[in-house]
Amino acid sequence: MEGRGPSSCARWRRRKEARPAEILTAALASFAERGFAATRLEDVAARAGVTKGTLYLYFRSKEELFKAVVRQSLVPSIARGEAIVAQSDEPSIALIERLLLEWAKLGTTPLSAIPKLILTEAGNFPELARFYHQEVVQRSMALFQAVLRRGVERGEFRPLDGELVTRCLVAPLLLAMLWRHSFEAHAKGTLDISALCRTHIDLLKHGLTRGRPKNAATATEESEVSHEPAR
Amino acid sequence: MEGRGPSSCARWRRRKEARPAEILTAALASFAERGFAATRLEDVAARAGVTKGTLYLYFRSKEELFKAVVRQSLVPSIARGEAIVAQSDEPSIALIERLLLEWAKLGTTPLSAIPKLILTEAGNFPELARFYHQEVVQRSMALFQAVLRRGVERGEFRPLDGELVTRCLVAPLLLAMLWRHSFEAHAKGTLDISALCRTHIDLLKHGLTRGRPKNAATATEESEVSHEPAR
Amino acid sequence: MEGRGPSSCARWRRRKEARPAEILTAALASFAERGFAATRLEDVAARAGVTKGTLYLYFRSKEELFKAVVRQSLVPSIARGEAIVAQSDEPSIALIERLLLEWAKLGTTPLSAIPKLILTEAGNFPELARFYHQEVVQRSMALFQAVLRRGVERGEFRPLDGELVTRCLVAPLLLAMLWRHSFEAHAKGTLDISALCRTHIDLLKHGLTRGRPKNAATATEESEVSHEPAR
Amino acid sequence: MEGRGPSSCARWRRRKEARPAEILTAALASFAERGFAATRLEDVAARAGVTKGTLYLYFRSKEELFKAVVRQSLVPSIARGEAIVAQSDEPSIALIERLLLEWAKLGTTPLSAIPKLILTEAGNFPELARFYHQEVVQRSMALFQAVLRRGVERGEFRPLDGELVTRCLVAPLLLAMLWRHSFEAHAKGTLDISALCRTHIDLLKHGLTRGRPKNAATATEESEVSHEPAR
DNA sequence: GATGAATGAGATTTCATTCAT
DNA sequence: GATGAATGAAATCTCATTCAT
Repeated sequence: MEGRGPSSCARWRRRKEARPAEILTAALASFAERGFAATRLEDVAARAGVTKGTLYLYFRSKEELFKAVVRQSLVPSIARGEAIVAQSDEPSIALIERLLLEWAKLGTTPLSAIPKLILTEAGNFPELARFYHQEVVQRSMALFQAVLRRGVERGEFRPLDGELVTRCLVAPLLLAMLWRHSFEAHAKGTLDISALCRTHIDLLKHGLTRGRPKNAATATEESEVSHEPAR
Repeated sequence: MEGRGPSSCARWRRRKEARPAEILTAALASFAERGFAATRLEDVAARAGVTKGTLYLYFRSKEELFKAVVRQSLVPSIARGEAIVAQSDEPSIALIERLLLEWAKLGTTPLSAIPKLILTEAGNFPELARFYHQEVVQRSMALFQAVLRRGVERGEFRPLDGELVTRCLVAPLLLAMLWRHSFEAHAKGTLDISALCRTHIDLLKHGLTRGRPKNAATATEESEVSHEPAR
Repeated sequence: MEGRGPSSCARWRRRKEARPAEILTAALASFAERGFAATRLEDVAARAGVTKGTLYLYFRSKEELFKAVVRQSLVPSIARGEAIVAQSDEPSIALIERLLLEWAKLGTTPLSAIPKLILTEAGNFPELARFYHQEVVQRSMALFQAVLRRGVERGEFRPLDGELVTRCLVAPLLLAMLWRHSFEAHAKGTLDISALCRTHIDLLKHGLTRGRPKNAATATEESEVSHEPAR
Repeated sequence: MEGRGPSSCARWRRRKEARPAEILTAALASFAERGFAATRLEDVAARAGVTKGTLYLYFRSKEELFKAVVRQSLVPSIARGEAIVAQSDEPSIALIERLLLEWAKLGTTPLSAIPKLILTEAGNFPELARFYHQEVVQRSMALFQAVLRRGVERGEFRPLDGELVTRCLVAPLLLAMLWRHSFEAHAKGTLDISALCRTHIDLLKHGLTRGRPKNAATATEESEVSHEPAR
């Protein structure tokens, strides 16, 4: 039923293999803009340059399409984060900084739309919510908690509640992603996620680091952030 | 809202006057659960103890109902925050703490669903998004920025970028609200918003406050947070 | 949620109660004409004097509608047949005659379309086929077999294979029903089911062959059938 | 069907010539199972071991395929029946018996599905119904009527209404075919069409009732049927 | 004021049909 | 001759909205 004929002519094949990804990209964009229910498959199809019917060659239903969009989205990023942590030997605050900056890069890609999507549809897709909670939320939280624990053990950080501090760690970036896909259109400028990230890290440094006895002398080497325009 | 009809026996009139609020409450709950598009007016009606037709006596359309839900929701809270700031004479960090704690209280009320709603539907209701951005987002950000500026001027805080720091200030609480209405069902325990709030403030204190020469003696009196289970 | 208001005004109520039956009648006619798959709900609706949407107030899906049509159709007739047999004390051949004639009456009602429907759709609705086989086919076959057995026991009939003879008993009438809803339109005249029934009974009584030495005396009293145009 | 292409190595050509028949076989099976509308060409194609597109090399449309299935199906059988009658010189009842038994053989072939199909789709394919009515139904009914007339003329049969009796003659077998393709799956055993056929013929010969004055002498030579286990 | 039966526009989904390869 | 990716018309089904009562 396959492979028999000359059906493997290069162009068609390439097309067929590219289609799912094209559709997923289009779907992510549409879902991000309007949410699951308000997205019409006709729009997704148009955006992907095909017709409605074609979608059903690759995905059994709107719901399946949605799940596919979410499933294959952020998991790889999490894995990359885990790899970074596993290899790193730098100071814990630097590691956190790297993780956040790495993550901030996603903030300008289409993937940044996923959190908003999940947030919205968790109620309508409990199964998907569970999947995402397990494979993305918990794993990424575990990642940060591991670093925090390491920092405490090494004496870099004060004793702290890993879970709550993790939430404080990720909140600004996460919120920035949500912002980009909701209010940014109505705000004046563009949110500079990277700047936000640096500001956040600066706040963290002076809060997290044991750095109690910062005497004036050593202070300068740490305040590298833009906060202090004039010094 | 209307004249002395012959049907105005007290109880009935009370009912009649309560209706809009009852409907708005039901609508908020439904919209929060499923989002705008996925919410069926039949469900809203059932939750409010009326029938679909009745909704149209009070709201011209589903869209109008949604807008009403959002409009009358958080604006009063903002005003209260502004009043607090206007009257306050306490240290800036304490003022921020009060604002956040005050806000945290909303986290357990139905109002906590609004941010998620707005976030989600901003794309479908640009007009509403603009309204909310102006009346809630900007005003509340201005509030925090004012306090920050005051803190800097008074020498309590280091120089800082008001907007970015504000985003860091509000992020954990905001995220907690979103969490409550999305993942909480799939997570093990319940997120203790008030504990989160205190953790966050503790982080802020040691990051924001000039507190450079915290000598060991004074340090202890400030770390009141639960982070340090055994001391 | 009900019974509270003045909703029980007579006209509406009557309408609401009549609707399901009206729809079922329309549906039976449509399904009989075109079969299940080829029937469009829009046609059923039009025939019932309502719109598509209304159908869904009473039946959850096309499939459910179909099942309802079949379920409430012939079971009562079977029960009536069973009652006739239970009460009867007449000669067995007369009883069979009564059953067949009674049944022949259905041949001119809309119910006569059911066998064709079931026959056709048994493959697509196994569950329904099972229901019908049990509640209609088996019960009616059991009915005839009981009469046959009685006839044999009383010495009225020759020994015979109940099941096979039953099939021969019911075949002409059943086929006539199928005919009415398939070829009658393309044939010249109309099939006179009642005449067919009488012919069939006559065959049962005497067989096809020139009633061997049935002596003239007894022969006359029995050959009441139209076969013999010239007498 | 076509010239000496360069591709005409024997096997391929045989394949090519076999295709239409293979497709018709597959189509008959599918149509019989699900009916015309519910049959998907994809299934027909799969069953025939080709792809959807290939069907269109041989048949212009689904409808044409359906018509082809029906047209080439039973007409030859009718012709064979006509030949049998033309040649026969046996007693009329024996001739009828032969015709029925001959026909009963079809009951176990795929052709047995045709009557069900035609029955179902007569409404949707009036033209086809007319064709079938003319070429199959009328011709086969004429066949039986001719034999009946012959029997009456020869004094073998009583006077009778040819059309109605013909319907009684064919009903059990026809119904058995319909049964096979509808309820057989849901019934316990398998219907023995040949046994049914013999029972039916026995009924025709003697009727149901205890052969009134068939005197013992002549009776024995006729009752050859299995009904009477012990005599 | 409240009801709830009815509507019909619009969405998802299916599948016969086409056509470049 | 055969393929199978793509199409798009048509069907089912949903639900915001209306309106007679």
